[in-house]
Parts: sequence; C-alpha cells; structure tokens
Amino acid sequence: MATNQELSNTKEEPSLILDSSKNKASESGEMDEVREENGRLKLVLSNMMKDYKTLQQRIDNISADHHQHEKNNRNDKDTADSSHEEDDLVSLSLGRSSSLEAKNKDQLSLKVKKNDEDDRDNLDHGLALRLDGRSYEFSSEHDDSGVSRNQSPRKIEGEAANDQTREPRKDAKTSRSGDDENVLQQHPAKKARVSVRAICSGPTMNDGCQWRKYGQKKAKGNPCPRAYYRCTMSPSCPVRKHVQRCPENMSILITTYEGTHNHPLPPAATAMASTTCAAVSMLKASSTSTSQPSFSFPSTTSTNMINSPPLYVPNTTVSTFQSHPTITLDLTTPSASSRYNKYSSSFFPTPQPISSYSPVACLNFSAPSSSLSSSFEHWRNHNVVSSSSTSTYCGTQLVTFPSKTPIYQPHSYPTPNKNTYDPTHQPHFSTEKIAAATKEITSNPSFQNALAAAISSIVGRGGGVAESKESHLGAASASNLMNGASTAVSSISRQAENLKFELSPLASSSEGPLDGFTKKGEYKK
DNA sequence: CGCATTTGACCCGCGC
DNA sequence: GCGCGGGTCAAATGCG
Repeated sequence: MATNQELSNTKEEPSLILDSSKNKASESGEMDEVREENGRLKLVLSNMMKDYKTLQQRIDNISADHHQHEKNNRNDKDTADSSHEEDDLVSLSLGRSSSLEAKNKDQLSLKVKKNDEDDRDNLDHGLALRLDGRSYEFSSEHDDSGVSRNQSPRKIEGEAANDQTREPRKDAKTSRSGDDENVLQQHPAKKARVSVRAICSGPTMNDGCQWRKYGQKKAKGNPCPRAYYRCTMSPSCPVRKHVQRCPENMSILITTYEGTHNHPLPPAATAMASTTCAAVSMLKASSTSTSQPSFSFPSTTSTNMINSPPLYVPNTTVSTFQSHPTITLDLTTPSASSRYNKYSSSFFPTPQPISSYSPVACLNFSAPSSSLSSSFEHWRNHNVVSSSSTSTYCGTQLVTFPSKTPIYQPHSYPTPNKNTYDPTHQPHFSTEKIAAATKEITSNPSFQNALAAAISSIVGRGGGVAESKESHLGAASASNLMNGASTAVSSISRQAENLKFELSPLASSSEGPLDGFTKKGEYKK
C-alpha cells in the first residue's frame, strides 16, 4: 500500500514539473525535457511495481513455507514437555514471541506484511484469542482436508470439536500421532465465549442453528442443570453451546456459545452468528478483559482502544469467566434509552446498560447486505418477542452465509421453528401494523440517536477497523460491521417494515428439554 | 428401526 | 496430592 502511494506521488511529479516549465518557457525543447523526465519516472515506476510484485511473491512463498515449517515443528515436538508446546503456540502467534521473531527475517517480513492488529491482538489477548482466530482459519481447512472420510461421523465430529473448541480430553490418552489436529488439541486454549441472556420460556433460545444435546450437568450454585449442545448443521462443526436458566430469574435463559461455525448458516442463524462474531471481535478489540465480572465494555480503556475504538454495543460486558474471555450480551434488560434497547446486550449478573447505542449496534451486527433485514428480524423475533432466554456463544461464528445460499432446513426442528428458516412461514401482519410499527420505530428519538451513534461509531473507526483486523474473525466482523453501517441507513426503513411485533410464539428451539424440564414441560430433577 | 435425548461415568483443570 | 466442578462420552432409553 505504501508502495502504491509512493508510486502515485511519483506520478504526480512530472505534472508539477510540467506546470513550472509552462510558466518559465514555452520552447519545445523544454517540453521535450519534461517528457523525458516523465518517461524516466515512468520507468522508475514500472521498476518499483516489479519489485513490489516480486516482494509480494516472496512473501507468499515465505508464508507457505512458514506454515509447513510450523507443521513440521509441531510434529517433531509433539511429545515434548509443555514448555515446548508453548513454543509452538508462540510460533503460531505472529509477533508474540521474540524467539520466533529472531528466527529469521522471512518471518519478520511476513509479520510486517500482516496487519497491525495481528500483532497487537496477539500481544494483548494472548493465546486464547489468537487461537480463536486460528480456529477460524482451520474451519475452512477442515473442510478441505482435515478429516479422514473413512471416519465415522461421530468421530469426525469429536475430533473437529477437539480441534477447534476445547482442549481435548482424550488426547492425553490417545496416541499422539503428531498431526496437526493433535497438535492443535494440545493447546489449552481458552476460547472466547459469547454469552447471551434473554428471556425465554422455551427450553432454549432459537438462534437459527441446529443443535444436538450431548450432555446435561448440574452446575454449582444453580439449581437448574446446564445443558450442553453442539451444532449439528455440519458434522465437523465445532461450535458448542450450553444453556442454563438464571437462578435469580427462571425466565431468563443464559446461552453460552463457543467455537466457530465452519459451514454456511441459515439467515436466521446468521443474525446470532453475526452478533456473536462482532461481540467477540469487540472482545478482541478491547484486549483488556478483566478478571472482574460486570465489566462494562464501552467504558473499557485499553491501549488497543486508542487505535481501535470500541463498538458501542449497549449492555455488553466483558469478563474472564472461568478463564474464558467472555462477552455477555444481555437482551433482558429494559433499556436505558428506549425499548429498542432490547436488541442490545448487557452483562450479567449485573447488567450495565450502555444507553443509547444499543439497538442499532445489533442491527449492525447483522449480516451484511441483503441478509441484514432478515437477520435482524429473526434476532428480534426470537430474542425480543418470543422469549426470554440467555444463550452464550463461545467464540465466534462464521458469518459467510450468502443471501442466496439455500436455506438449511434443520430436520429436527419442531414446527414452531419453521419460521426461523423459511420467511414464507413468517406470520403475516397487517400493513397497518407494520406501518405503525415502522413509524413508531423510525420516529423514536432514541432509535434515531442510537442509529446515528452506531453508524458514526462504525464509520468513524472504519479505517482502523478495516486495516487492523487481525484474524479472519476480525476481518469478517469488521467487514460485516462496515457492510452493516453502509447498508444500515438504506435498510432501516426496510427493517422496520420487516419488524413483526409479536405475536409469534416464543421460539423454543428444537433442542430438547432444558434445565431438567422434560419435553412435556415437567421438571425432572 | 433410526435418531435424539438422557444420564451416569469419566476425564481434566484448577484451587487448596 | 486431593477434591471439586466443568465438560464430554457413550450406553441406555425414549420417541416418532
């Protein structure tokens, strides 16, 4: 980039010379000199371009070699002690280890090539977040090759999950083959989590994804058991969530998400995925998560924030919950500025409303472009209207579902969830209602203020965000945010029209009974 | 019968 | 080192 800028500057020189020469003499001889000069500069320019391309090519090669080198290193050291493992980890974190930096200039140049945040993030957030970003990368890798096709779906699922979301249980027991997956599994990564609190009458909050319950456990200090789910939309999807009712208020469901979807998401799921993705992005951007709960995000002051202003997402807090960097979105708190803050988030157990920015921030979290409306709509339908439950996404979720991608029809979703996946199943509302709702929303000063604030905050940080995203996640979310910002204004009215206040039954998703409640609604434990 | 859920056992990390 | 608690596995069970 800098090179391009230099080039463009260089290009301007001739014209300047031309101007001055015009003033001084009109003889053709001087013009010829100028032309010659121009030609020389063009030559220089082309040479620089060549050099630039050459360097870029070398960087690419180095990058590829670097990857291969890492793999080999990890295989070699697989059985080494933890300190060696740490070295490996460090090597994965660009710019994090001085030893790595000293290894060779190639890697150094590679780092230079990377975005600033890459380094910054790694330095500030440490392993967990770095791995978080990594998991994002490996998600796609996984699809390509990661898993043997001969393996049973269950095994694939398990390995992928270990791979990306948690420290594997079995690894210590099973053979350490030294392949990438095992190496990854050794990383005691504490992935970022996103916790969502919402009022939900159903067993779980319908987030648009397809989940399968794989365990239930009674957590200490909570009479209600915690249910564990994993995403089943893709056999190798590492995303998991656990759902638990708030002991203080049984109507509140706390859902915690962890991991990154490695498959396209239905529009309905994209809303939550986008939101959580952005939330985690915020988490990264804030860099300084505290060990104290109820950390109000926007008020966070960190070195990173200077470079990358925080998103103003209301009712959002960051903490290190159980060693996991966790960001909590509270959809239960009635908000400070308006009812629309329901779309926002806050922290639990002591929500700290952030006032005016909320609603829009959520809008911005929605998927880019055309899916914005539907995403938001879904989000609203299930988290505002329908129910009150809290969900927690751990980590990030891939937000790549193109608007034209076929909608995934979860086979296991009960009828009520149809609305989630097929817009045609959405309840219909009279145009009067829609118009009224639209008017109400768009005319609400709080909404307008929030929208303006959110857009300005996003646009204002645009450069920093766009240039500083370090991981794929960061890139994705930044891009989403920017897209959201750019489309927010034009789509606001459309969104408002899409708002369906209602009336739709609170969606409890396909997941089985939660918190000890049986499918029949009986409390079991 | 196939699939999802339930549930006890197990593993692992962490704090004391 | 030990116990506790979170998280996962996998056999048993239930349901459509």
